[in-house]
Amino acid sequence: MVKITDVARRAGVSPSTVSYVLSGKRSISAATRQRVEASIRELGYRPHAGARALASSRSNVVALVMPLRSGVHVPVQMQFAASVVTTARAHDHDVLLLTQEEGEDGLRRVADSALVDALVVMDVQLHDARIPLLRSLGLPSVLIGFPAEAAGLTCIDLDFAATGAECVSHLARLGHRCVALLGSPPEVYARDTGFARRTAAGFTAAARRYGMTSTVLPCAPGAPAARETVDRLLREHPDLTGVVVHNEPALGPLLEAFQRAGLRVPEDLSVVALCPDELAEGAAVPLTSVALPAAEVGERSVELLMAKLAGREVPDATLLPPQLTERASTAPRAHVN
Amino acid sequence: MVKITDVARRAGVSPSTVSYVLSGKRSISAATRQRVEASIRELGYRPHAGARALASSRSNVVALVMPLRSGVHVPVQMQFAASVVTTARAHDHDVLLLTQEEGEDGLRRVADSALVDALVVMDVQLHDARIPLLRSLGLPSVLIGFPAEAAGLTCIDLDFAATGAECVSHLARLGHRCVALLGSPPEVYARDTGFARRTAAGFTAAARRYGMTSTVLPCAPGAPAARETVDRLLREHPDLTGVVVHNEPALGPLLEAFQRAGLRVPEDLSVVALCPDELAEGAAVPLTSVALPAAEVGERSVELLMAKLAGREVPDATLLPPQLTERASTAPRAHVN
DNA sequence: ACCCGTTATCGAAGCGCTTCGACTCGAAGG
DNA sequence: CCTTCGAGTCGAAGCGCTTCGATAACGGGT
Repeated sequence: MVKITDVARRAGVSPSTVSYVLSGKRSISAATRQRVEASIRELGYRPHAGARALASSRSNVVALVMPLRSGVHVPVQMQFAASVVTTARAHDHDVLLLTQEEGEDGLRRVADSALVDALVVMDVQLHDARIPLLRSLGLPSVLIGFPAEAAGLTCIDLDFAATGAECVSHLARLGHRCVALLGSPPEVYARDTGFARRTAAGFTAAARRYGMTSTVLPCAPGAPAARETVDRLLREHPDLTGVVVHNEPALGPLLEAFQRAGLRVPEDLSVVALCPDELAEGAAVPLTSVALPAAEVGERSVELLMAKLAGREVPDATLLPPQLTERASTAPRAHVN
Repeated sequence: MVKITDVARRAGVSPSTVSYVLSGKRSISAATRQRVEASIRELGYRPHAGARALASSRSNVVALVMPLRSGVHVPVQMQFAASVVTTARAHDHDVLLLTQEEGEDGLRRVADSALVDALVVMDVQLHDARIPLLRSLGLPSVLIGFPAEAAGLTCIDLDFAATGAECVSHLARLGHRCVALLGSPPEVYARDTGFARRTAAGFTAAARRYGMTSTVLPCAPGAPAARETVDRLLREHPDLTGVVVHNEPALGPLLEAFQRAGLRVPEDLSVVALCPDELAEGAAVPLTSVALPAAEVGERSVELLMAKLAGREVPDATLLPPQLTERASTAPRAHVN
C-alpha cells in the first residue's frame, strides 16, 4: 500500500506538504504542487480513509436512512437514492445505506462511532421517534418530509400547498368552474398529516382566487368506497368538471368509479393526479399529474447537508415547486349550455 | 466523545484489556469482563470507526454496487439491497452504496482507500469490464450473476438450468405432453448470455426425461413479434398445451397473442412465467411463476463475503434452487381425445 | 539598512484504536 | 519444591493522516 510518506519522498517534500496539496488548506508553490501531483499520479496514491477520518474527524461519508421494507412507491425511492449518491459523490462524499428498521439505535451507532458526518433521513413521520435523537446527535441532518415539530431541523419536500394551487390553476386555464379535491382517507386528515392539509389549503385558496366552486372530499381506499365517494360527489356537485386526486391507492378505483358513473375522461371530466409519473403514464388514459420530484429532492438534500457541513446557514424548510405534466386526462371544459 | 481510555480508567484496567474484551481475541477473566462491560454501558462508549479501521486494517464496511439507473425491475433490486444491508448488519458490518456509473474507478477508489473490506457487485454482465479489476483488487467480492470468465470469482445466481427443469416438471405433473419455452430475443442467445442458454438446456433435458415434445423459441419484444411467434408456435405444434415464458418484457404481449389466437389460460394452455412475483400476481390471470429469490441471493452473498473475510474457502459458484409458485395460469391438461 | 508581513515549507505531535511481546501469578507436573 | 505452562493483564509501538506552530526566505515600506 502506498502512503503519504512515499508520495512525499518521491516528490522531495515533507508529508505535510503533500497533505496541503491535497486539501488546499495552505498555499503551495506551483512548482511543488506539480511535483507532488505527479508523484501521486505515478504511485497511484489514495489516502487511507480511516487514517484521514481519525486525524481530521471527518469521514466524508453521509448516511442515507431508507425505508427498505418495500411497499411505498419503490421506483421513486430508488430515484431518490440514486440522486443522493450521485450528488454526494460530486461533493467527494460516499453514502452509507441504513434501513429504517435499524431505527434510533442505528442512527446513534453511526453517529457516535463517527462513521458518518451527516444524515439524510427519508420517510419522516409526523411524530417520528427519531426527531429528538436527531436534535441531540450533533450531526447535520436533512429530513425528507416535515414532522410536527420541525423547528431547528432542516426539512425538504414538495410544496404541497403550491401543488394544490397549481392543479387548480391548470383546471382554471382550461375553463373549469367547479372542481373537487379527492384526498387522503379521513384518518390521515384526522392525524393532521401535514401534506394532506397543505394540499387542501392550497387547493381551496386557489379555487377561491379564481372564483371557482370547490370541495375537498376524503376518500377511503377500495373500490366500494371509491364508488360511494364518486356518487356523493356527483350528487352534491352536478356541474363538476374537474377533479384532483391526491391519494395514490384510491386512484384506480376512482377512475373506474367515474367510468361506471358514465363520465368519460377527459371529455366529461378532467382529472389531475398527484402520483409518480410512471403510474400516470401507465393509466388507461394517461393522467395529467404532479409528481414528487425525487431526483431534485435528493440533490437538494445533499446540497443542504454539504452547506451545513461547511458551516453555512441553511433554511429550515425547503419547499420544491410542483411541476405539472400535462397528459390526456385534462381537456378544456365542454361548453354545453 | 468518550474513548477507550475513559472506559479503561473507569473499569480500572488498561486500554488494551478493553480492546480485548471487545474483540474477544484474548481471554479475559469473567470479573474483568463484567467491569469493562459495565463501564462501556455506563459511558455509552462506541469505538471510533476510523481509528479502528486504521489500527486493524478492517473497516467493517462492505460496498454494494447497484445499477441505480432505474430500469431493470426495481422492487426486486430493492429487496436485494434490503437483504444485503440486513445480513451485513447481522455480521456487524455496514453497507456503502455505490452506483454502477461509478464503474471501475469507483471500485478502485473504495478499495484503495480501504473504505470497504469487500464488495457485492450486482448486475454483472457477461463481458463485464470490472471483472479483471475485481481479480486484481485483492478484496473479497461476490458477483450477482455469472460473467463469461468466472473462474476464481465467487458468483451467485438462481439456478437457471434447474429452473427450466422445474417448470417442465410442473407441467409434466399436470399431464402436459407438448411444451415450449419462449425465451429471450435472438440477440441474447447469440451473445451467449449464460442464463438464457442454461434455462433452455434445463428445459430441454427435462422434457426429454419426461418423454415430452419440446421446443425452444426466442421471442423479440413488442406485440407484433409476439403475435408472430405465437402463430408460428401453434402452427408447428398444434397439440401444444404448456408454455414457459422466460422473457419479461414479452410476457404481456404473448399473453394477449394467445388470447387473440383463441386460447384460454389455463383451460387450453398452461403458462409458467419466469418473472418477479409482483408481475405474476398482477396479471389478468395470476401466473404460476418462478421468481428470482432476491432476498435469499442478498443474504447468501453477504454470507459468502463474510466467509471469505474470515479466511474460509467458499465455492466459486452458488446456484440457488428455483421455487415455483403455483397460481391460476396452470391446470391439468384437458383430455380431449 | 531595518523591520514587518507574506508565502512556502517542514517537523512533530497527536487522532483513538489494535496488537505484540513481556510480565505475573497460580496450578499442574516431575 | 522447583519448573513449566497457560491464563490474564499491561505497556508501548505503531496504523497513515492532519494540523499546528516554527522557520526561512523574500520583498516592500520607510
